[in-house]
Amino acid sequence: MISFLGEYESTVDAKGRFLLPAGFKKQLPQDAAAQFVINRGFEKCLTLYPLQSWNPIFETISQLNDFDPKVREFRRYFLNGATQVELDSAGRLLLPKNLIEHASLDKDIVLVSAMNKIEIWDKNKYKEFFDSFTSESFSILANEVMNPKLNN
Amino acid sequence: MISFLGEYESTVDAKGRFLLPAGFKKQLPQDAAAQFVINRGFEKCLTLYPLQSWNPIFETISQLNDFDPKVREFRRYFLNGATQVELDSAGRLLLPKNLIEHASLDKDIVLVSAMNKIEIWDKNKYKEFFDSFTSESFSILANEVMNPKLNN
DNA sequence: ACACTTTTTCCCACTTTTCGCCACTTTTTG
DNA sequence: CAAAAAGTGGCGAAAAGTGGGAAAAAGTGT
Repeated sequence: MISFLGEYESTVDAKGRFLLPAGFKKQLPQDAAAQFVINRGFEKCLTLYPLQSWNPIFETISQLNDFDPKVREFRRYFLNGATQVELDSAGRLLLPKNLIEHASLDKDIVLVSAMNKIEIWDKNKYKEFFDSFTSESFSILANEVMNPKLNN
Repeated sequence: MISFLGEYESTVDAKGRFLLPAGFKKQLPQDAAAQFVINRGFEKCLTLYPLQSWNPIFETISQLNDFDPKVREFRRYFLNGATQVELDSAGRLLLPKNLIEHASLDKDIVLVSAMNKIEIWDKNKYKEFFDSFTSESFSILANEVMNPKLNN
């Protein structure tokens, strides 16, 4: 299982391309084809899955019963916008327009590791998110998440 | 088994034709004849099946017991409106009028992957569907769908 | 049954966009 | 400081997308 670490900046050019930072590229298994799936994130960001991370998720979803309306709704929402992308000869990825819009990406973006995938944020949005966090609120959150026994 | 990924926009022209977006066309097996079956969706949308996806479904339905009135009813609903369509030389599909009506398609449409088939939505309807989702309601839905054991 | 109108289907030709590639600049590293 | 790698920009061929006209088919009325 791949897992990423780190946070890198990049810029989107006029055509909607950005360079996958060398830091992440090094973390990809070298046998990995340069193939990814990019999707809307749950928050106002995008999620970039190397194909190896995406496949098992897709596999699970594909086995659900299509005649269940909730399944259809779930799939529609979850798969919406998911797009396969590929590194170009210069190591860049092309962002689909609708996804750029979803995440309100401008020129500067931040790529953040999220376990087996990478989140893509507009630089300012990401900064706002961070600034809104004090070390106390972080500490409380950490305790809630890491110490589930307290949650009852 | 074919499976699609992505979400693309297209427009229906005055004659009821729309261009199958290049993104989807690339995902079709190249040996696939340019043949499709288009049908009413369960929701207010249309469903576009490449012939390979349609055939097994049709096969299943044809094996249901014809003496069961519910089967007859289901078939009537499900099969009526199913129409075979073919790409024209410019890569467009012609939408039957009754289906355009069913999905209230106007000029702008959105084509969305739904595993082995493609859903066709009126752009505004699709947006409404989306906007009606909050990240919480999605979390609940996801939990219901992905964790069937909880549903008893 | 035939002439005429309307609709459908097919195909051609043009415009716009995309994206693969190349070439250049900047940064890193040994 | 040189060489390699990282990062940026942009051209131009090829594909995508659009519109419309003509042929064929279907429909209608006398």
